[in-house]
Amino acid sequence: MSGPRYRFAPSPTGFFHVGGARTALWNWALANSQGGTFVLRIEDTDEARNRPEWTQGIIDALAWIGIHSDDPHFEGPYFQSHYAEQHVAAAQRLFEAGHAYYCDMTAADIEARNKAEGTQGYQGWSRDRGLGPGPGHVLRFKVPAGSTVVHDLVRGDVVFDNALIEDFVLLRGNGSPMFLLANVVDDMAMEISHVVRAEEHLPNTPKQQLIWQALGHEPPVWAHVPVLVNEARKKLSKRRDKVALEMYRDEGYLADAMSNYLMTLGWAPKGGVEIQPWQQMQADFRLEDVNHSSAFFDLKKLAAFNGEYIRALSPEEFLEACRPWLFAPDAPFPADRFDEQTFLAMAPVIQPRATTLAEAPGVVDFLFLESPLFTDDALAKASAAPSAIDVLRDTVAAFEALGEWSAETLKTAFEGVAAAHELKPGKAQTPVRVAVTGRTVGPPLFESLQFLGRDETLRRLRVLEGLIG
RNA sequence: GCCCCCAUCGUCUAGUGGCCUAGGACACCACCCUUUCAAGGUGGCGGCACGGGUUCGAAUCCCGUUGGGGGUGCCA
Repeated sequence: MSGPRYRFAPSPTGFFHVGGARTALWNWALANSQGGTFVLRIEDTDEARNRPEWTQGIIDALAWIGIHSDDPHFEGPYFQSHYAEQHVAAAQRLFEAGHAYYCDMTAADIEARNKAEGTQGYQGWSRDRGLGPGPGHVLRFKVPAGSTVVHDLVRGDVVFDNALIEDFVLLRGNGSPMFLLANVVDDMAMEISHVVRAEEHLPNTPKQQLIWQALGHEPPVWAHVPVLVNEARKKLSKRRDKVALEMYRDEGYLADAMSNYLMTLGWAPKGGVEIQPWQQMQADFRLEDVNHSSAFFDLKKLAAFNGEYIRALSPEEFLEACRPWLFAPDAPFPADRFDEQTFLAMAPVIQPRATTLAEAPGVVDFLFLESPLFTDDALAKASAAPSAIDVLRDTVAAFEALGEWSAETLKTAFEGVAAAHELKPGKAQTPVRVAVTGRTVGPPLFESLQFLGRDETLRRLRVLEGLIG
């Protein structure tokens, strides 16, 4: 695969973040629409915080939203930790070429010196001391005078005064490479042409660009996209906010809904229609059109997208999508009482009532339960009307007399009962609905009764009759 | 503190000097449809942060103010 090379370089320090997912999606769209490559690099060099299981989590999460490692546009995963030798070698070259120098000052030394001189940060104190490598010696980059201009596809040119960039650390006192260096060396080795990442990296960029140049290479095309924020407009954090992609997957959000929603955070498809097939968004996405300000990750809007996607499913697709919740240990009914044909037939009335797949089984639980689960509230409402007991009794009689047992005949029969009590069917329905479903709200009543069957319907009606009579 | 980024309805956005009386979506409200609840339909509420310029004309360009955010590690 020739063409531009994009990359996504997460560090496996926890569950996969929705913000990372959006960045990955944008990189993926770009690589695909331009006949380029999406390189996945796991930046696992922070030993204290990395755990191998998180890496698989990232790969699985990417696959869930459509970024599959077996796609020809996908390359990797590479592991940064495997390239430590190259990082150190690059540092060595930088040192030999005079772009870096060793320093033996500890954090405490630096603090003391700053205090004494009334300064802040690291002031290049060891630049001319001619120190060599040694235990506890860090290698620092010698930031040149002048200024650094970062050409950014979403933000335009950003100018940094080099005098304000301190001589940052390339190699730790124990000889291990730092992120800034490793990241650049890897991008160089993997021939990355475009670095599209979150805005929090923008302050790092002049430093990285300086490393690229000192190593004799042209820097890549940069693009810093806005961060995702919470209701307090703070950057989404793993601690505070619900950001794990897998959590949304487990709650029954559809991958397509999630990726569609994520795409529209900070960018909008042409034509004013937000819900778009992936192929279309992929073709339309341009970094130049990305918004400059941070975007709020809105659960309500995500839910709305999800509802739309659920409603667009065929009954068969819906059933397949619901399976994990239908047969989960905490499903609302025992697996052996579940009936696929009934669920399939009811799907069109379940879909508009479920915001997430996880909610779907609960919409029709009464069909697969031995007896409905009454809530106190429903019971109270069922018996609230003085006519409730009579309606129940008359309904039993009317249903018993029915020849054909169908939604249509049930409806007609019940309308007769309601009319006899001078009630609107909707009003009269409450005790019947509660008797059969345990709740006051739910899917259309007569369709439900059709599937519940004559015997069970009548049994439930009589049970409630006894309960409130 | 210092550096950088940003600023259109509550939220996500359209808008690249006249087509803007600022459009759409989510949320909210009302009505319609209706066997409950949803879904759907119709309508409504609601915004260019502020102050200066530039221009015949500014949401759009410039400057400042204010407000938000990000970064300031021998984390990534």
